[in-house]
Amino acid sequence: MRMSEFFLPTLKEDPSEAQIVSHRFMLRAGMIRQSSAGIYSWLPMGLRVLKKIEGIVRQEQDRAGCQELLMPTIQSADIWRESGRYDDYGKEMLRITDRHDREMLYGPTNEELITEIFRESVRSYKDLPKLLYHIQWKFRDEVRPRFGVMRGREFLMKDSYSFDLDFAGAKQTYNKMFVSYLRTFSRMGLKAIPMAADSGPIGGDMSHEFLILADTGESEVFCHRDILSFDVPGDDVDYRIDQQPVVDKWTSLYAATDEKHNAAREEELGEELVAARGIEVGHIFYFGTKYSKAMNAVVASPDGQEIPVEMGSYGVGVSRLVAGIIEASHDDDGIIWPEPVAPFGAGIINLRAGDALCDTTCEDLYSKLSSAGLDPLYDDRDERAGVKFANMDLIGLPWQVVVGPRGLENGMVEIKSRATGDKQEMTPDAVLNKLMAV
RNA sequence: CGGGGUGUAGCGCAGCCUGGUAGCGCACUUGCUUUGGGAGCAAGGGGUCCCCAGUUCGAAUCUGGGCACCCCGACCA
Repeated sequence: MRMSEFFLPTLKEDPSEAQIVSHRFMLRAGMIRQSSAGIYSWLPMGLRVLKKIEGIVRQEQDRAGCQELLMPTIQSADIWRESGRYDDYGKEMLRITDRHDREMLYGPTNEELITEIFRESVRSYKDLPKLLYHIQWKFRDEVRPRFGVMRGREFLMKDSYSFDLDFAGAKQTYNKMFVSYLRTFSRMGLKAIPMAADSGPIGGDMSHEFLILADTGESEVFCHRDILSFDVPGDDVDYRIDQQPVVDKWTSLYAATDEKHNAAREEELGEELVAARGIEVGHIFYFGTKYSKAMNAVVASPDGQEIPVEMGSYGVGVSRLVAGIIEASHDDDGIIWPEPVAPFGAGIINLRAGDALCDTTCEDLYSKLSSAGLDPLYDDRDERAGVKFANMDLIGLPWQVVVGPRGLENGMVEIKSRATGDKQEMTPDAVLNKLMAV
């Protein structure tokens, strides 16, 4: 992409409404614009990151044997009456009436809908287990939306739903999702810590929150130091094998949010205790037969009895992760994207647009990096050097290739790592080799 | 939902107390000069001063009522 053609409205000054760093940078880097309280448009730069995150989540769901489908944003109130949640959910649920005076709602979650889909189609234990997910926009009419997309009313969420015949199967599915979450967040360059959680309005008794560590996180977390260096299962993870040992390991040491922490246990840990700040980006629940009983989602067991299925649900805040990653990875100058979620693989800065040698060198780098699939962003604008440096630092691409007349006198360009700030002079060919190896 | 605050050019703000028809910085346009970390000079363009009533010869400014947004708290992915 050429920056001269890209729709990238960056801001030099901080918008007054943005309080936290991710919100400020998302506005300044031209990623989002607020539409109304807690509701945002995603501009091209922001959408690229959102799609990258979505892609990683999708890959790890698929790898764990979860199948993607897509449920609507608007649901009928009827199924929520069946589960009993229509009255329980309160004003957070956006209720809508259609032209025939039918009661509808903009879904805050999808347990009812997926249960309805399941019960219409599945009759036998032979069809279990099943693990389904979708990535869809949700709406919760928060009393007080804030912090940009971190705490918006409309948000993109991946939610999975599992159906098993018995508790043993449900537990194994839960473990599978637990491990896939460890992998998902780790692939985004995040340290995620699973913590025992309350099951909230969904109900149930087996539940973990996944919090990523960020200095500016919303809540305080306490954990044993060693959790931070635990290994995350690699690409060779085999989900056909019960992941219980991995779950056992990750839940063996103390970890708790400020709401649930236990001062006595922390005292015992002494030097081993880490107090940090975290942002919740995932939540997994086992809730058994709560919905299957209420909504009559039953299968025939091997002995011919109809039994309600064991269910769980597993959420990842996809749009929230965009902000969460920025909270975890930035400096005073702007965002520092981890490579797997970066909107572009590298930036090319032409310090003297219009200079023949600068132009041809940049064009050559641009076309070669493009065909290598690195998806570069080429700043070909007729702007001053300082503007280009500042903009590139703000939008946080992992690599910056700086091409200027001074270096080219010796046939050299400069490559800078956004994360470390390290700069190296090398030939354009050496830059290509280096970036293609990344 | 309790408490507080703010709505004036794309962004950040001043003007309001003490009424006289709107200004500053950045951004934008044009020209010249500049050119390796958010340039300089000059000339321009852009505003229903959130909305509706009221007071007044006259309202961004005063009064009343709405709406929107933000912050603290309670609540939450």
